[in-house]
Order: sequence, then C-alpha cells, then structure tokens
Amino acid sequence: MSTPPVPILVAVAWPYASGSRHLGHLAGAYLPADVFARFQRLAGNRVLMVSGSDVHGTPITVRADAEGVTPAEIADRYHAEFLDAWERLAITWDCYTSTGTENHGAVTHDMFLRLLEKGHIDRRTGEQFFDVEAGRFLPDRYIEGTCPHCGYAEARGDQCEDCGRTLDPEELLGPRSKITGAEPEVRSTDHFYLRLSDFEESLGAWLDGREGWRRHVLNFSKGWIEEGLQDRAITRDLDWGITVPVDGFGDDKRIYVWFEAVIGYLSAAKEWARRQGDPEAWRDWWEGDDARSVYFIGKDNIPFHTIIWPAMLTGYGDLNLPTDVPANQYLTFKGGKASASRGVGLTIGEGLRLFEPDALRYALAASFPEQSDTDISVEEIARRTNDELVATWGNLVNRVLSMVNAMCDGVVPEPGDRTDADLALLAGVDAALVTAADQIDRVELRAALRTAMEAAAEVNAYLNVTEPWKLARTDPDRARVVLGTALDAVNGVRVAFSPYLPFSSSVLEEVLGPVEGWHRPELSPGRPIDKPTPLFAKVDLEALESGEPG
RNA sequence: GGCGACGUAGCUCAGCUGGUGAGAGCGCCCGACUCAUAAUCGGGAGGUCGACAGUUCGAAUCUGUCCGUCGCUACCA
Repeated sequence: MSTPPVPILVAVAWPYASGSRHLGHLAGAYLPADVFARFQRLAGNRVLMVSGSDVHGTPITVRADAEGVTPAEIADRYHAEFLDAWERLAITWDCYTSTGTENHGAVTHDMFLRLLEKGHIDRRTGEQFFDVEAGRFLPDRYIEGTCPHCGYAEARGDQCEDCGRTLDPEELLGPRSKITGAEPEVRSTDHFYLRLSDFEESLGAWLDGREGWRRHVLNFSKGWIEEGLQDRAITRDLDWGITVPVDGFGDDKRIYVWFEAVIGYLSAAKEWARRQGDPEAWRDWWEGDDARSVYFIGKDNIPFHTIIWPAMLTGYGDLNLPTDVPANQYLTFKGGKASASRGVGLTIGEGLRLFEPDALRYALAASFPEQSDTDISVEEIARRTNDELVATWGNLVNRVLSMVNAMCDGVVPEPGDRTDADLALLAGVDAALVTAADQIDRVELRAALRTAMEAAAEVNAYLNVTEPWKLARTDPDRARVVLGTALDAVNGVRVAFSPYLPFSSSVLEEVLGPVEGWHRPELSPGRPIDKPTPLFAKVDLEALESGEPG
C-alpha cells in the first residue's frame, strides 16, 4: 500500500511438546496468526512471525518417566511432529524454534538477572510435598487424596474434581503421589518469586488505555488486576528446564516454564536476527515506536500475555508491550472442549489425513472462535468444504477458466469496451479487497473470509446475468469482453483468499501470475489459459466415515 | 464456593456504547439457467432473541433473580 512499511511482530503461542496438538490449537492460534501474517506481508509491512516448541515443564518429565525415556526424547518427538504439521499446512514462520536452545537459555537468564537486579524478583522459603520414591518435589496437581469437604477419594492437590472446591495439598486426607502412590513428605525449599504486585498499578492503567481489544480479553485481564496481583514463584524443584543463574541456588531447581516460555518471543526474534547476519535487527520489532506486536493465543493463555509478560517487559524496561492480544475462545467438538489427551476432537495430524490442507484451513477459518466458543465436527468441515469452498469459489474459478479456454481462444482476452456493469463488478471486487484488508488488520478474520466469499458470489451472479455461453453464439466479441471482465474479477478475488488458501493460491499463480500486493494484479492479454483442473476436491463424507479412521 | 463467558431461525454464528417492522452462511421450498466439481443465480418459508421481574417513551442490546452449558480458580502449560 502507500503507507510506509510497519514492523509487525506476530507472536504465536508456543505449542507444548508433551503430546500432539489438536485442531482447537490450530484454529485458536497458529492458523489465525498465519492468515494475519500473510496478509500483512502482502500489504507491504515487515512481518516477523515467531514461535517454537515449549519443551520444558513437569508434564513432559512425567510422560518421559512413564515411557522410560528422557524428557528430551519426548520433546524431540513432538517438536518434529509440529514441524511436519507446519510444513503440511504451510504456516509461514519467520522463526520457529524451541525453548531448548542455548540462545533461549541466555535470553531467559538475562531477563531473570535484570529483574532480580531491579528488585522485581526475590527469594523466599516455602514448604512443598516431596515424593521420596520418585526423588522429586510434586506440583499440587500431582498429589491425590481424599477431599476433606466431600470425601471424594481421588481429589487433586489443587482442586477436588467432585465438589469443585479449591484445595491446598496439605488439606488432603491420606495424600499420596500420583506418580508412585507413595505418601509424600513435606520439605522446605527455596524459590524465587516474581513480584507481580509491583506492577499492579501500572498494568491496570495500561489495560485501561487499550482500545480495540476483544472484550473478553480485557474483562478477564482487568478482573485479575481487581482481585489483586499476587507474587508468583518462578522456579521449581525440577531437573528439566532452564537453570537458575544464581550461584549456590542448587542444581536441582529450574526456572518455571510459564516465566520462561513467554520470553521465547524475544529470544526467537533475537535468534532470527542472528541468522539474518544482523544480530541487532530484532530491535525494530521490540523497541520501535511504530512497531506493532500482536499475540495469537487461546483464551487459557490470556493472563500470561496481558499481565505477566507485560509485567516482565515493564520490569525489564525499554521493550514494547503487546499492541493487541486477540485471544481466541475455544473450538469445541460436538459440545466438548477439544483435548487430545481426552480424545475429544481431532489432532492436527488426523485433520490432515482427512482433509486437504486448504479445505482444512478454510473450514477452520470460517469457524475461528473469535467471539465465542465455536462448535465444529468432521461433518461441519466437510460441509464447509463442499457447500462453500468448492461450490462458490472452486466452481467459480473452474467455470471462468473453462469458458476463457473454450471461448477466448485459450488466452486472456483484450479488455475491449466494458460496460458500466462490467466496471461495477470490478469496482466491487476492489472494494471487497479494501474491506477485507480493514477486517484482517483488526483481526476479524472470519468476517474477511466472508467478504471474499461474497465477492466470489458476485462474480457468479454477474455470469448468470451476462450469460457469456449464450453470447459466444450470438455476439462473440461481447462474450470475450464479459469473460475478460470475469477473469479480472477472479484475479482480484483470489488475492482476498490468498492468506487463507496458500496451496490453491499457488496453483492460481501458475495460471494467472504472481500476487505481489494487496490489490488486483494486472493480467496480460494473450496470456495462455489452459483447460483447468478443479482447485479443490469435494469431500466424500461417507467414505470418510466408513474408511480411514483417524 | 469465587470469577468470567455463553444461551438469537433446523445447524454454525454476527448483532459495538439501547431506537428504521430481528441478521448472515449453510440446510429446506419454489423458480431461472446449463458455461462450471448436480455447481450457479433469483425468490420464499422459518425466530415470543433461555425464563421471570425491573429501568426506559422504547431493550436481543442496561439491572436483578432463576434455569441451562462451559471455562478459569493463579505449582498443567
């Protein structure tokens, strides 16, 4: 566009490498980020899209113990799985790394030490349950026992799932380790705390000044502030994670993942800069006044991105706070929250086995849970694919290219004398691009996809009115003008779809030429148009249900 | 228990700071067309906007209560 390029950091939630991620994660964070990033690049902005695999934390060590392998093996397995998924979905990271890199450890240490030096981190002594058999301290939720309130025998140390009450693990009757079943003992242990209370006022004022944020994000965040920010322990008794850079603190403690993982946005930017051969390049996105940073996450991550991370950035100083955190709600599967571990919904891999990537991207984008939880199913994805993507857009491309091939000597025709109606169609397409740009920029991605679909429908309507297949017999010159107009229109509509449908967009680029900006490209008359093959295949739902399991 | 969100046509969802007779897509019915992946286009039917009470000249939109669903509750990330 005509405005100067803006550095835009597209920060995407870090998938936890403890197991497969599901379509809810994809629709909630990775895919919206990719659509947004692809658009911003086309609009001429300088996008830096970063994320990586979160490879530390207790759940990974527990899974590793259970399988008799090392935590690194678990992390490597799922990191590789994620990389494969990104490639198959064409997610366009500028840097997809992991929290296991040396760089990330160094950046984390730098953040930790600066906050420590400035007094925002302090050291405290507390007590915690210790599993003697496993030789490790236990997070609250890894302790089970009888609920003192309702007598439920398998209450967790943080909460009783039967009566819903919040618990302290000391309250449990007959506590036992969820890992070994042994009775845990209480031991005293030292930890560092992030003094969130230092930032209560400044964060409250900052949040009050946010404009354009989704209401649920703002409500939730302000609610946290109103309840009062409590200091949080940021180290754990664990041997898997980033070390604590304080002499004599002990080798059996690590920095806790929620403190460390969010730093990944910064360390990934630095890693990217170094790979570019310009180690200071990250500053444009983190220090520039004109820079924007947009964090794509699920709603369960809201407080980490609207409270804790901004607190850390504020404490560290001189780094930009999030411009927007357009957190998504949940994607549900037939009413239940997607959960790979509980077998609700499809994993990303299962989704890719059932559907071609553009179809999956389209169906999920049409159902991005931007305002409220959104329900989806295999049938719904198939429906979106067949009745919307194939019927309206795929078919439009196919019918126009077929007619141009058959009725215009197989080449792009000269524009000729276009009527007001012809010009109105093109003006409508161009206006749709402007509308969609505005919507995507505000992260209203469903609406922008709808805008693209409406534009496609207008081209279909235009063809039904002008009936070029009849004109071909009665007025071939006029037929060529109409088809040239329709082809130009399709050429513009494809731009609006391109952030959502990279695979079919590539196919169209071979036919119509590259898309080089957020505007309708020029089409050269005389360019050959071969007989087309369909952009997308219809989904055979019955075959899906009888054949391939997930 | 506390906090938050949601409950709008058969299905999935929009409806911002209250005000043209309540919207979209898909599905359904009728019609047109046949270039196109039985695709497309036009028209239509269909909702007491969860329930009740209140504020207001006027509420899907504000307040309260209730019913239902869900999420979070800060040592899972």
